[in-house]
Amino acid sequence: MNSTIAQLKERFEQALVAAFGDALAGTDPILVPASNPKFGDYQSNVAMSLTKRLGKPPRAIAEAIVQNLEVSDLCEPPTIAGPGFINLNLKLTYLEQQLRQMQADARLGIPPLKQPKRTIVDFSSPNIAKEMHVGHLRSTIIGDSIARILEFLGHDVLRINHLGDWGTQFGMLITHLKQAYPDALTTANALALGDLTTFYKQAKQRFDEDEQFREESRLEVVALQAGNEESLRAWHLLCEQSFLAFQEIYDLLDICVTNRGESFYNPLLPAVVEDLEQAGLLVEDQGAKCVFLDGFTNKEGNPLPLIIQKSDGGYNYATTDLAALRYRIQQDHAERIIYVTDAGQANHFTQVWQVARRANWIPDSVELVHVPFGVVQGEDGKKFKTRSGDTVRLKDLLDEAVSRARTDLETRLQEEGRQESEEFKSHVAEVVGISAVKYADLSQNRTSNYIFSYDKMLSLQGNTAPYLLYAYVRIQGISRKGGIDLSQFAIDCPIVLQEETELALAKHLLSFDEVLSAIEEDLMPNRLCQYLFELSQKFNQFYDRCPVLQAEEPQRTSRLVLSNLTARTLKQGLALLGIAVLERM
RNA sequence: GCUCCAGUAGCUCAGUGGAUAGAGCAACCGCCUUCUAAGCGGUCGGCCACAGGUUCGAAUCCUGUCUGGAGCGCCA
Repeated sequence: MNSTIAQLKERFEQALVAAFGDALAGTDPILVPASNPKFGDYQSNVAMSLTKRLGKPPRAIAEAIVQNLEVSDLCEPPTIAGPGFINLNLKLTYLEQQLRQMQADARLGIPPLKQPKRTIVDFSSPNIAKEMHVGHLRSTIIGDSIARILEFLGHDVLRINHLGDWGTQFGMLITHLKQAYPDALTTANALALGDLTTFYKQAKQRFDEDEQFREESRLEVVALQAGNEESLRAWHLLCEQSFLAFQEIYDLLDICVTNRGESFYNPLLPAVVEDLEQAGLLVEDQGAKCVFLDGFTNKEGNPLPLIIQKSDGGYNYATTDLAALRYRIQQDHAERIIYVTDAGQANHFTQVWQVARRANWIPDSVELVHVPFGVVQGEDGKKFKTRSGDTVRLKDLLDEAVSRARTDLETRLQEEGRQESEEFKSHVAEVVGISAVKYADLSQNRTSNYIFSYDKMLSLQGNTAPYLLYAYVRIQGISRKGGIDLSQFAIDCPIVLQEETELALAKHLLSFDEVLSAIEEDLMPNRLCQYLFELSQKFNQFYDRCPVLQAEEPQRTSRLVLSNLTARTLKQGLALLGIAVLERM
């Protein structure tokens, strides 16, 4: 099955050449979904854009295009409207045939990619010895969804968890570990997971207050970097404990990552410095080795340096990022590198990439993308905190969502007089709670800040996870009630589209590929949410107007197929958001 | 001081060059003897922050202003 819009584009390109000659070969036909359903399904705006170039009135251009346009297998005869819009209506027979093919295709008519790209998605990236908190929520959820979508399209994706597992903070952590938990170094599992936040706070407090502790910590950093065995053992211990805590969250969120932290690049840092030196970019300033940046100034208006090596010989995260960037291109052979971090790091990436480009490390074939997102805010519009003003632990946040989903469910069961097993209740509550958190985040344009509200995300009405899950459940209800295996219908099944709502649903189902290719380009998962929400709405409208099980043949089978396609598209689409479906709820 | 991001209905947000700017929530009015009403239909609601500019055409692109957020030399 070929993308309808791609086919139409080809036809328009041919028509443009046929009408106006080879000079117009490769002209974008500006073909887009119609701005309003009353104009049809698709429209081309190319005629207006060519008025100057061709020196003819747009309507005349549109007429010439339409005369040379061969789309009779796909569309009704095109019409020209307004200043020169060319409107297209898909033929019923074409839609019906496309739906039959979609029904027979395991990939719902999304063709496998011709040119998969080696892609790195760098996301989540929590810090060792700190628990994951609300600040990691967006990177983790958005990054996972982007990775899932690119994987589904056929790209070769490496999901990198760029953990904060190295740096000066380990001096105080190791020193504190040695002094406060001496057993931990000799006995397995002596350090409990939940202690990590407290542990970090204690270390930080001592570091801030105790001069001697500070000095010991400084020496510990040196020992760690020098490869001291005991220091490394302590460091490993902290990392292992943290991995376990992270994995608990990743399991709950159903997220898969490859752990490759900053420490991985340690051996590569001196080469970064050497190469920048050789490229003539390094300047020594106040004892630090820097690259002065184009287009960035400090508060005094002087050029801003990017510090590559500190005056004490240590390295910063910019150096690590440079090393990582080079490794990803040279060793991982990445062609597209996607960084999912908060918008506040935009400058940092621009700076690091500028240095990498000036050092000629980035081939033209490699695309670097920062996928920024806004901060999570409470309902008061301020930074999201607990009542006592602490950062919200991700575990607590997710538990709260699940527990609220559970309460809603139990209230509802009681109202309806339903009896369900404990297993059912806990499963539904978990899926609904986690889905709600994910969907609420993903459904917003990630670039703006995001106001976190349990009440809104768990609401049963509106653009929420429960609404979408319910649409899926309704379809499973039809299947159960009718005792029908919806997947049984083959490519030769009858499809008849008569009602308005059937037609609208059918057309929406067939545009799944368009939304996915848009996301492949701009990495905006909220487009997929919008698509799935509209799909659910259109299904509910269809469900409201069109009886399925009681319908006469051939409508009955046709409607069963439409329902099945909706369910499969919902399930696939939600899977790309990292959300599971339920059979009943 | 500089850089980046944002500003669209009462609220939360879609909409990055096309026709009369959309949705959800909230408010109000309807629809359950029929596949789960967690649904569907309707009403109300806009100076797209402001001012210029580019264009056949601007919420969308450019310039400036205002407001909010984030960041800006040895933390990540």
